[in-house]
Amino acid sequence: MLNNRQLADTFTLIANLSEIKGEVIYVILAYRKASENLMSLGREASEYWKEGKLREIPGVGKAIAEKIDELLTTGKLEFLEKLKLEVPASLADWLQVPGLGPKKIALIWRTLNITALTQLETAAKNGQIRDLPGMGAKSEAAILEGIASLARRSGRIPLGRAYPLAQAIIATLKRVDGVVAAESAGSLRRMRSTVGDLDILVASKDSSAVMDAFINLPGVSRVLGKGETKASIEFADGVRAQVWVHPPEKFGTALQYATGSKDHNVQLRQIALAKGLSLSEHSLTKIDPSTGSGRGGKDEILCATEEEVYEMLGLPWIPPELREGRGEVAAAKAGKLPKLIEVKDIKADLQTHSTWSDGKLSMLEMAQAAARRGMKVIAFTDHSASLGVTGGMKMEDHKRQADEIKTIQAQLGGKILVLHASEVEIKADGTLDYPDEFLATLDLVVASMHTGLRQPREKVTQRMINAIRNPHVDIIGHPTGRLIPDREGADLDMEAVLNAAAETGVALEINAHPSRLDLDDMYARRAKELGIPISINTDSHSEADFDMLFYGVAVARRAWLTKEDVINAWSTKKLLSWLKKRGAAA
DNA sequence: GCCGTTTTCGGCCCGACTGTTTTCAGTCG
Repeated sequence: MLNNRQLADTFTLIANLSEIKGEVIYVILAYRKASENLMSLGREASEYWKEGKLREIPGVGKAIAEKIDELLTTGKLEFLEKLKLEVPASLADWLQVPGLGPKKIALIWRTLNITALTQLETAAKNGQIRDLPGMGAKSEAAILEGIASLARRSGRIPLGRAYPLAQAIIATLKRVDGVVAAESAGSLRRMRSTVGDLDILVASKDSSAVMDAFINLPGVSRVLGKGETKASIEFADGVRAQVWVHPPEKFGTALQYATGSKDHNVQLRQIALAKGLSLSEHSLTKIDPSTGSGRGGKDEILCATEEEVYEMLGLPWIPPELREGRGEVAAAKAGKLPKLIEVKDIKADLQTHSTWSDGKLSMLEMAQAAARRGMKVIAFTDHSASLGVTGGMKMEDHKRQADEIKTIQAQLGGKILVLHASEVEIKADGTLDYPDEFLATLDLVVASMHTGLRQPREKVTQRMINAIRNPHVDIIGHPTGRLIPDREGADLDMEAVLNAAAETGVALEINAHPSRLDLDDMYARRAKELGIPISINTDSHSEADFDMLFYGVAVARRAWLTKEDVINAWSTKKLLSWLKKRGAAA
C-alpha cells in the first residue's frame, strides 16, 4: 500500500515531466498542489480511499482521485508510464539544477537528444550549450556550477542547523549602519522541521551596505545574485541564504510576503482583491476599477508592521507557524485562531536522561538545570536494560536510583519535583523491556522504539499498538523514530496508532530535539483532533539540550496546539492526578 | 486539473533578477 509520501512523489513527478513536456501551467500547478496537500495530510490517503472519500482531500478532484485509486489498487499508474515514454523520467532530475527550468531542459533535451544528468554535464563542458537559441556562455557555465552545487548540497537543511546559523547572520546584519530591523522569513520563520534555504529580511534605507555585509559573511563561497532589494549567497557547505532589504515603512508587507507560505499568501491576496486592494511586498494599493491594475502614488498604503497588513485585510495577526494554507485564514476570519502554546507555558520535562544511563550529568545537576529554566517537574527516564549501547538500567538498579531521588529531592526542596521514571524499550518482539508489576511501581513510564524500526508495516504497527494498550505506559516517546535528515521513521500505520492512542488516553510525545521533532506537526494536529494528549519533552542528555525546547514547542504551534492540549503545560496538580488516574486504570 | 460569498466556466499572485535579448523570456520564491 502506497503511503502519502509515495503518492505525493508520484504526482510531483507527473507535474515535473508534464512541465518539461510543455503542458499548460495550471495542470502542473494542480498536480503540485495535490502533491503538497498529500504531504501535509494528517492521515493516510489510503484511509480516505477505503471510505470512498478521496475527493475530500483538498486539491484532489475527479482526475487525481482516479489516479490515486489506480495507484492504491494496482501499485502502478498507466498515465505516468505513458508520460515517461514521451518525456524520459531522468529529465525530472535536471530540475534540481539551480537555474535550469522546464523550458531550457526541453530545449536541450530535444535539440541535443540527451536525457541523463551526466550527459548534460558533458555537453556543457564540450561547449554544446552556448550555441542553443537563448543560451550563451554564461548559461553554460551556470549549468556546470549548478550541477556542482547539486553535488555539494544534501537536500533540505535541518531546522536545528538552519536556525542557529540564521540567528548569527541576523546578529551580524543588525550591526550594519542604518539597519532598523532584521528577521528570519520563509519556512525558517514558519519553523518547518527542515528548510530549503535561509531567508532573511532587513529593514533599512541603505540597501547597499546591507548587501555588502551579506555577501562578505564568513564562509560565503559564491554570490548567486545581487540586486537592489535582493541578494543570494551560498556557503562552502552548500547552504544557501538570501536577504531582502526594504525601507522600514514597508517592512510589514515585505516580512509578510517573504514569510509565506505561498498558499497562505495567495489566500491573503485573494482577500485583498475582494476588498479592491492589491497586496504586494511593497504595499497595498487600491485597484483602479477601469484598468483593473494597482496604482502607485497616493493610493498606496504602506505597512511598517505585519499586524497592519492583517488589520487592513480585516484579520487578526496570524502566527507564522500557522501560515501553511491549512485553514488558518478561514479560522482567522471567523475569529477562531487557537491561542498557541508558548515556551513559557511548559512547566515539566517528562523525558530526560542522567548518568544512570547515557546522560552526561547527574540527576541533581540535571534537575538544577531544569529548575533554572523554570521547570516545576522533571522526570528521569533513563533507558531500560535492553538498549545496551546506552548503558540501559537493570531493574535492580532502580532501587538505588529511587534512593538517590529521595536524597536530591530533599536538597532541591520545593523548587522542582523529581519523578522516578523510565524510557522503557518497546522490543522488536513487541513486548516491553520491564514486566508490568515493575512498571506499576514507577511514577511515569515513557515507552519508545529504538530498534527494529525497519520492520514491515503490520508488524511494527502492532508492536506500537501493544505498547499503547499497556495501561502502565503514560507517554509514547518519539513515536515514529525518525532522525532528521538521515532516517525516515518506521513505516507505521499512523491512523491505527492514533486511534489506539485515542482509545487508551496515552500521551504521544513531540520530541523537541531538532534531529527528531517527532511527532511531526501533521500527526500532532491529527492527534489533537482525536483528543489525544501531547507531551513535549527535550529528551535532554546534557544541560544544553534543555534549550532545544523551543523547537518542540514550534512543532506544537504548527499543529495548532494550545496549552490545554499539552500535559507539560498543565499544573503539577493536574499532571499528577492524570498520572495517578492512568495508574489506577491498571 | 481544481474550484466556487465573482459557483459549473473562467480564473488560477506577482515582482525581482539574470542573461540573453534590443524589449523579453526564463527562473525563482
